[in-house]
Amino acid sequence: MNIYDVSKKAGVSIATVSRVLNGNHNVSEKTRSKVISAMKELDYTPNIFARGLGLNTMKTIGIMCTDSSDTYLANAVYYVEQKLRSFGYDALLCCTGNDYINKKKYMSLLLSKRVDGIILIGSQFVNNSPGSDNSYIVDASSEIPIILVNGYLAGDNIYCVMCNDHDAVYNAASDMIKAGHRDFVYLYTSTSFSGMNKLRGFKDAMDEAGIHIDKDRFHLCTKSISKSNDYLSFIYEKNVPFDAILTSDDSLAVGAVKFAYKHGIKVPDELEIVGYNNSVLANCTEPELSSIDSKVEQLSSNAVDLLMEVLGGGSVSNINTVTADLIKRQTTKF
Amino acid sequence: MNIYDVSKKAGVSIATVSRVLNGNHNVSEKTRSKVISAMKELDYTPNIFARGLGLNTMKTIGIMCTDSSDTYLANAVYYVEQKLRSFGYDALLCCTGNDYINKKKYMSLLLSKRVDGIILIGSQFVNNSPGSDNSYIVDASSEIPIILVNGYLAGDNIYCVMCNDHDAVYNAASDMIKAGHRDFVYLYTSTSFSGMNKLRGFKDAMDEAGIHIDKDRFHLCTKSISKSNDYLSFIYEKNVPFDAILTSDDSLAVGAVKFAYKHGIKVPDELEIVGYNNSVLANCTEPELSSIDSKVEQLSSNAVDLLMEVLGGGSVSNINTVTADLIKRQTTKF
DNA sequence: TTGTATGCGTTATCAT
DNA sequence: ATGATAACGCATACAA
Repeated sequence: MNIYDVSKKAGVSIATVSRVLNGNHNVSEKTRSKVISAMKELDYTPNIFARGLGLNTMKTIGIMCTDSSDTYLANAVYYVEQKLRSFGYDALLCCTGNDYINKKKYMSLLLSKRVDGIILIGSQFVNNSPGSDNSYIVDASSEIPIILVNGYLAGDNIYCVMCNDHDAVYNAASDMIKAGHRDFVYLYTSTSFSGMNKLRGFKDAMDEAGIHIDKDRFHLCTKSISKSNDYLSFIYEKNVPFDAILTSDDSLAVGAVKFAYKHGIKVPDELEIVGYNNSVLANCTEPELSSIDSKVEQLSSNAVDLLMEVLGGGSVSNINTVTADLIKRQTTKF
Repeated sequence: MNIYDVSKKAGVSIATVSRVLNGNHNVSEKTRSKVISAMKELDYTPNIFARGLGLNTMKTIGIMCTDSSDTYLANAVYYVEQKLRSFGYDALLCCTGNDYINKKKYMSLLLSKRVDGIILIGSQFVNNSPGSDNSYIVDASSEIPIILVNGYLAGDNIYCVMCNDHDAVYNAASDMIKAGHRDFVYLYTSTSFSGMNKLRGFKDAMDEAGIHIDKDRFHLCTKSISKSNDYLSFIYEKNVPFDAILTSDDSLAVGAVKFAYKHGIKVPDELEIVGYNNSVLANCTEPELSSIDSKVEQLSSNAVDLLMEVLGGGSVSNINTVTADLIKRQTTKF
């Protein structure tokens, strides 16, 4: 069942059928309807492979994320897919995990599938420590546009959509200082661009208030409720005093709530806690978590808008920033 | 950069290049290496569209789910993608939402993209009430194999992978009865096949113990922490006594924990709670949730195995069942 | 407005 | 073991 069958049935040439198929206006109403009814009768479906071969595109975008089962990433993937679809694009999903080798492998896989662009979701794809090798991204960008959601890498055909993580943490910390706190702990899960920005936001707020932070007080920690709980218990038993906790992820903040519960510490009266990402987890604890909303939906939406603009030949700024909000619930009282 | 360029450079015919490309054995070692180095020199990448056109397949599987940001579905999507990839298949992701119209639309979209098979993740795709219209699935199955994860629909080219939800709830409820409970509440979110099986499991356990359950005691509820909390508060204030809660989803169980906290009810001493899906949420509450593990990973893995078997021409049973486990944490003491 | 002819880059069949 | 050539099904430049 192909364009030839339809043309024969309708008594026209294949060119005309193709025109009808593509909504070309140079077709008389009469022949158009003839063709359409022929297509219906034959239950014709265009062969997308043949079209792809000619046009050299399948209107497909590659999505890479380290782990689509992660709450935050899952949301981003969802929003990106929805938005892509609204532009008529398909989403080819790749969960790469965190190995450099695999990231690289999946990148070239997507390239070999001739996707029209690639969206890298999450801050885990680029390594921003000096001298690091991000060539797999730069190389790919020479062929198709690359969008980084929550990552930063300079490059001609590389576009970054990110949240102002630094300011978000800085503002939350500053508010807590204003509320009278001096004894902070900051827990974070990643040294990615985004992760370091959050940490810097924390440190900047401390510096500005003249609060010294020794290294017990900021801790790189696996993204896990129990690891966070464990670490806090550890320094608590070492008699490090603290009455304010900021985290780079809600799971760590949940761990903090559980730590407080275990030790009979009253939240928020004796200890205030702020999470990050404003995920479902924030609604699960008692008291419920105050959390920084990093605006996944807007981030995702902007990422797709940007990509579409680029694919349409528009010229776009390489950096797009979204502003985070602190959602106050019950683990804070400022 | 195509097969002709390579053939010219290597001084052979395109047929030979194609043979090398596909690992055909009828090529001498000498010419093979000539061709390979030509490919390397030209940095040749095969055009997948052309191959797709000839072979009429792109080794791609469509994944449909109502909402990939849902914790449970996100996990399933993740495992399915990983497993598909291990077989060399790509995953085209479609988040359909819950409208019949959209499900139908996305189904034909995937068909028009000529995917090799479709995996429907979640119980929301087939309506099992008598006289319901599931023709969009049946129709699709006449073209390509359809796999239902957690759904049931009879059909020639339709394969169902599911969890024995009935027994899981039945067993948990029976254990609670044995532990001395008589006053149960069951909260559920869906009347899908899976949802009804869970409900029946609950009712069967009650029937068997001669416990009468009036309609206050099983309640269809939006999948939301607060709705669950609200409903429990409502019947509590109506003086419906209960000391055991079973739910079809962890979020509802979290709501139950919050309800208990609000009313000063001790869990598990005065109230035992069991969730479903054993998701991250189960680790967030205090006390932590006992929850039925519905084995998403195994379900997902089996789904892909089944599909691969079918695509390979094997003959497979249309139904594949996985056994759930109750993971006991702190909201139960039996 | 419509038709003809060609190219897109493979794989596969048939010779040799 | 290798080569020539025909599909595969569409889009489109050019002709009419």
